[in-house]
Amino acid sequence: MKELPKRYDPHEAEPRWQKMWEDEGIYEIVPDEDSYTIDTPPPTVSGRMHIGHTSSYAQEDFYARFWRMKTGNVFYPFGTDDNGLPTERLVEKTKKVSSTKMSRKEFRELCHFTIKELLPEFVEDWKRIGMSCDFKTVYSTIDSNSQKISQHSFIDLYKKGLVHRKETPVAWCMTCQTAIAQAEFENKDLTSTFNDVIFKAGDEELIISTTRPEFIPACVALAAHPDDERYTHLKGKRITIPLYDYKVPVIFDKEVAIDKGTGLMMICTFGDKDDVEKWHRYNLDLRIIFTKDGKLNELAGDLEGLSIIDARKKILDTLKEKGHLVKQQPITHPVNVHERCGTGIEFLKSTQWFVKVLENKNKLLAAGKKINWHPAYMQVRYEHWVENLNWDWCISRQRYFGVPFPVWYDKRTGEPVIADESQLPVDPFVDKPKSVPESDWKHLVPEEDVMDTWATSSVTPQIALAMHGKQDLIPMSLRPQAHDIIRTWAFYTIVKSLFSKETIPWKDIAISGFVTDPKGHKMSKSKGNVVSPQDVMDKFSADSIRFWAAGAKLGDDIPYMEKDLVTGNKTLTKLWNASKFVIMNLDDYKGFNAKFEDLELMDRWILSKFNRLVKSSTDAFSAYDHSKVKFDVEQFFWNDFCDNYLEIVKGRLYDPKDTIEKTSAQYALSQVIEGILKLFAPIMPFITEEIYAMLPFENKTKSIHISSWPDFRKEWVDSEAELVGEDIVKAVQEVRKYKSANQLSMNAPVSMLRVLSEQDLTLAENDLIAVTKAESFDHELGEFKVDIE
RNA sequence: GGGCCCGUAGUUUAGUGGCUAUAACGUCGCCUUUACACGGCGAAGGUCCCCGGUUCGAGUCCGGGCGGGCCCACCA
Repeated sequence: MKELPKRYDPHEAEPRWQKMWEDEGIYEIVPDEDSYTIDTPPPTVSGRMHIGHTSSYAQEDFYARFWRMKTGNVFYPFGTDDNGLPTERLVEKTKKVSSTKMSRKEFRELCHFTIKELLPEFVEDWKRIGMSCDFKTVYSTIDSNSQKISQHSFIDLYKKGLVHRKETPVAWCMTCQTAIAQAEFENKDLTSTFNDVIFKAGDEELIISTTRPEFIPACVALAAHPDDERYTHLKGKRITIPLYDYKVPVIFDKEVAIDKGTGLMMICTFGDKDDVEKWHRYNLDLRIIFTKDGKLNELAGDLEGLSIIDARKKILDTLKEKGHLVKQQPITHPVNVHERCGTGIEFLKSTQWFVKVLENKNKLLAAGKKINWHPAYMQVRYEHWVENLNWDWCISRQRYFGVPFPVWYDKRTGEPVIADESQLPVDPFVDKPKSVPESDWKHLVPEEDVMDTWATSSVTPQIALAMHGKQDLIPMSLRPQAHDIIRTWAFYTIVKSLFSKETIPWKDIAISGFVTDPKGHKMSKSKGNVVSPQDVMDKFSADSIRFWAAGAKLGDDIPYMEKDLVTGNKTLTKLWNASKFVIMNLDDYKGFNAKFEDLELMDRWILSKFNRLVKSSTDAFSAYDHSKVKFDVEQFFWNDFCDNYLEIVKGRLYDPKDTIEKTSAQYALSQVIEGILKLFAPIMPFITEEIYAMLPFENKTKSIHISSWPDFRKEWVDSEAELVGEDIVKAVQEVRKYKSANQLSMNAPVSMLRVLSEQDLTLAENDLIAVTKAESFDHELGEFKVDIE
């Protein structure tokens, strides 16, 4: 008999197969109209793969592999998102430089250099978990192709009047010193102090509670609720601002909460979003007290040049000194901070580029309905985000490492000059617009801002397809992503696709959940409950981590528990051993030429059950329900196939002669083992590949992953075999129970076995006798019952 | 405050109106049986969060609670 390795070593096998797939180009295709196309999320080089990545990328890879086997035509690109602030921050940190202290050119070059340096090792993690992307054609969101497409998209929207430049109050990060978009806000509970400050209306003293006393010089009005009788008499009066001694009006607005603080509030330009709205609505004065680096300016008087924090301390001291501060009490309140750096968001008036999303909410909502969301309820999140948008999408950033706007300004008029589409990509610092004659170049100044990173990652379908010149294949088939970036990546991609191509970007969107710790808490460095996927793969294997990831449904969070990885490893071992057993027993198998009906009953039983598994697994994968596939295939493999079928046919297989009964079993074994490997292949691509390579069959493909997915076979539907087979298995279980209760080994003979059954068990009586070691067997028709002696 | 999701053995979970409610891990007992002791067989373990309703029939559908998670809003 054939000797096979006793153990499977994933640490040896996995890199070997990964290399083979890449060397042989197993996953390389040029996409066409029939391709299943995937808009792969490009990870950000600014960090290593974390365990949340592992599960969600594993899950999307299940679908890539399933559809590849089903259709033979899957376009699964890979890219990295190297654009924008995350990379800038990484470079500043690792290279110990400051973007503001070097030239734009130098800093941009250092960013490019750093990415090149990090990329190869970074991508290794994605290869290691068995992503079946084409790693030979890889994009970066900052490469020249991406810049070209991103700029092209900008020009397209500009020409359609969907992007415009406007001076307006905009959310601003003092640390990153750039405008930011609504989607980049994050909530944080911060401790602060409520300060009761005296304002004066003539001789009357009014108390205002504020957490932001440094905004006093920016106060342009006081506001109260129109029904608040404490303040209605102030109508038409002008209030004196303490320390600064200028006067502001009182406005009455229903949005003011009567019970908050003293019911009287400052309107400042601009303390928050509400201030911006009220400033517009009541046409108030503008008193901007910040410069763009977060220092106070001359309007703040004594506070000029101080940071916000220092200014707050100083003004509180002065207020106290002059008797204007009557009370202080600590509070905790939610504050909007910039998600990239955690700095509190301020509002500044500045000129920025905006994409007009607000006036297109209805179209965006309609587009969301045309996409199939998995799970379906995730669509609601998208809808709520769109419905509640308050601002147009600000796409300009006062940063360095991003895709430049293809824009210059004419110094004489201030009007923008847009690049010609044929000259993209352009860097306005280096290039000149085609439309302007050389003699007028001296009048041009380049746009200094760069685009927001999302302005480019929102065209990943175009970027990925453009690598093959197939941009017309939008909508793509699938967008896989996590739920935290529905409001950014999913939303912005829909915006871009709808605005420039009048279509949805993809037909299906699969939203993965997060990985939590065993108690269901989010993993975070500060909690110290982070698990590194690299360590997990060292200890277990890529296949076992994928097997674990397959257990979570789309959209569901999944707790990381090491015991699940142990289970995964056990499944690998079981698959290895069962396959080894089957392959050994196929040693003398020369094929089976008879019809399905001529097979032994138990062989038809396992094939019929397998056939149903094929159907349910195909349906489940098609419906984006990978966890059902995992559950069902695992059950079938371990329970039906290993514990029952293999035990039952051992008697026939051990016959040294080539009997027809043995050949029948060998036929079933060969069909089922290959089928199980194929059904498991999307989830555990390495071990299934390893075993597939050992199968003693002809007509195998070079890789199981480009073999065909099993077909449902009508001729294998055999309800009689299934009914009889189930009773045979039940009878076997009764005998096992008897032996267990009597402390007998499973090999121990029983002298008498009598089974009552509605089915004709004589059809498989030899198998039943062999597996139970019954010395005599009796079968009668009747309600199921087993007697053993 | 608004919205979405989820409450099933000790734990993680299957279950989209119909047998005695899944399975894995854990616990306990047994079995060294020529694929596998990283195994096999078996046992114990459940008020399917609570209350009401619809139905011949509800873990499943509807209403109302309670509890947990997430998203959004709340920033004076």
